[in-house]
Amino acid sequence: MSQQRTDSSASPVFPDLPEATVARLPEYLRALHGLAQEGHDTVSSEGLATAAGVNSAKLRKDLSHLGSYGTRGVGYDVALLITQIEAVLGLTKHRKVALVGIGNLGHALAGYGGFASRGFSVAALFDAERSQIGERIGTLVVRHIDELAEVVAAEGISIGVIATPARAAQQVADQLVGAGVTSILNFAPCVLNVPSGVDVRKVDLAVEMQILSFHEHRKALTALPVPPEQPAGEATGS
Amino acid sequence: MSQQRTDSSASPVFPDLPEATVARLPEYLRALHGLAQEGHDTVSSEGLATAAGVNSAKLRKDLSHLGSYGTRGVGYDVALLITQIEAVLGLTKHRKVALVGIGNLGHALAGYGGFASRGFSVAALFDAERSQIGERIGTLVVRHIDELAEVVAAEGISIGVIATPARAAQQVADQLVGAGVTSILNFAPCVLNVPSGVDVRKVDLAVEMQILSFHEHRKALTALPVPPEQPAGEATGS
DNA sequence: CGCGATTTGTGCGTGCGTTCACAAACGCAT
DNA sequence: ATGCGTTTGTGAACGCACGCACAAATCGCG
Repeated sequence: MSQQRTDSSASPVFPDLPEATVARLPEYLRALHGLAQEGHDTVSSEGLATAAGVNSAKLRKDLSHLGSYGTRGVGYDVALLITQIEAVLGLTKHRKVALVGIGNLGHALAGYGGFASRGFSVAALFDAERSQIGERIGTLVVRHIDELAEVVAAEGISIGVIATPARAAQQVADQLVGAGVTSILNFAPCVLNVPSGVDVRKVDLAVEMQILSFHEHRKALTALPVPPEQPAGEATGS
Repeated sequence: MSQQRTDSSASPVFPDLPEATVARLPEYLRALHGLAQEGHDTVSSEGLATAAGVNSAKLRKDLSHLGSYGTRGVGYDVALLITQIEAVLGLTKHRKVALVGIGNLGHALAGYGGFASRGFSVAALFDAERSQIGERIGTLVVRHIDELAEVVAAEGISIGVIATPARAAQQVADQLVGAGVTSILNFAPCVLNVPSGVDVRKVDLAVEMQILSFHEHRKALTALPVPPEQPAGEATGS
């Protein structure tokens, strides 16, 4: 029947798309790319859910928010679904990223292939330390943070990545916002204060480690109850 | 005053601590350390909540799950609260970490100071590529992945960090689990299959970028149509 | 000693997210 | 064309989490 895309040129806007769903779409997209590479033309919700590591009902509800792009009795068209999710996530537009803080982590991020492969490109590198400035990483040269506003405007950069020490992060965030950046990915372990309209996502490795630590701790202390049926691995070498 | 643990001074066990609360405790801890360094002896829920970037009621409810360590009319004792949270998170025990995959990201993680400062120590580095093996990073030498089980047992390592390409991640996870590791932090963009009893947390930079991309996309599209009534959008950080 | 100011701890309403379960829709074989 | 097995899309129930608002508790001061 008419399950064709009604109008792909009209940009889909989903103001009420649940945040939890948005957070899973990239995972679905990754799973779909994997399935496409394996030659699958279609995939069932069960199959895709397994590949993405989620419940199939949840996946169907997530996808239903984007519209009805599945075929009952068959499944989802892999290529079509990829197109749709990429459209919803705004990945059709190539986005440029400014990376601030060229230390240990910054170097790694500058060379990280996961950006380019998903439609992002690191367009500029910045640091405040004179020792770093001028260094060449890949095709880019590290510039001084004071040039940020100028470069952001010239390159049309909309996303900033902060990989500085915590003490410098807030000032960098202010400079990014002042330069017109409206999305920030923050690797510094601190809370950023930004005006409304600017989105901040935080990645803190120490936090992740501490959450794992809690579960390790809990597992070590609850070693008394009998496990259901799955004899788990060795419980923490004392 | 719901249910106080009788062994409050001993090792606290909180099997029913909400996962959302656990995820915030490290953030509170970081904020508390900052306050302690500024010389604060006590802090109100409002003050701590601001420093941690959360709602004060939420913070109070989170802390109430750990017991009553606040004083009405005064606030929380900073040093005491640090001790309590560290005890709950199991940070009193020094935990050793094995880092697998010494590429771009692996190098950065190996030199990341955020581990040691929070009671974790990278105790061993592994890679499968012969070109990496033997390289010296800090005080450690990169070893071949085949030595993993032996080193994990000898060093008493309980946490594994995977920074390999996606295609190698599952096999590395299997090897880690086989060696007795019960917690894994996965930077590879893929779903890991592990037996129950093993905790996996995933950090995917590409996913974070795509979530930001969605919000950029949405902001760009909702700017064009006539603002219906509420142009004020909450800065849904996090 | 008592009172007011302050702040915690929490009961409660609300909204979001997840899961179950099933009707509707589809392809295919007969 | 019809019926059957398969799969989607979704209504409904459930549980968790969040935030408000307030009583209880504590301190400081007159």
